[in-house]
Amino acid sequence: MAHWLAKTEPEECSIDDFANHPNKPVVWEGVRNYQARNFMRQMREGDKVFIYHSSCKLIGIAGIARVSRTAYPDPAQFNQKSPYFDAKSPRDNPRWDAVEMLFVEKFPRLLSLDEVKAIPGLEALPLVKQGNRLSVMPVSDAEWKAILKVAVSR
DNA sequence: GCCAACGTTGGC
DNA sequence: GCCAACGTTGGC
Repeated sequence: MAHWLAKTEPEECSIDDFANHPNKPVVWEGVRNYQARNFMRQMREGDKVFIYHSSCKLIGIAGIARVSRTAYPDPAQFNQKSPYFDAKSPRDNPRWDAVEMLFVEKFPRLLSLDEVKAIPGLEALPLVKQGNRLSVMPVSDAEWKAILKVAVSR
């Protein structure tokens, strides 16, 4: 079972949106970056995903979700009213994918980016590198364990 | 709101 | 295929 980290903007999709409706899948759409999309396509049902809040006041990892539906064409790319509309995406060969995820847990406290950066063994994780813009990234088993250990023991 | 880092676009 | 211009991301 692979592990991932997904960036979300909490104003749009926060850990509470998962937690408030634990049985309702959250459609994770709007990823418009090829490298991130390719990682999305590797996600399998049941894979666990760190939910990371970015571009907001409290930046960091807020909790965990799991993949409930693997990649399928992101409907938003064809919706002219959506901010994620992409006029150049061919109908017969859609560029962008969405996945669906379900709530797993919310951390007792958000694990801030500073706290994440202080965890040893994450040097290879794109998240902690300067200028990183990747919105979906794989997390190795060792990285996952190291982060989780700190997240639940505070 | 600023701005450095980055990905994408498009002319050549 | 190069690379400058441009738009976006995301921490601060």
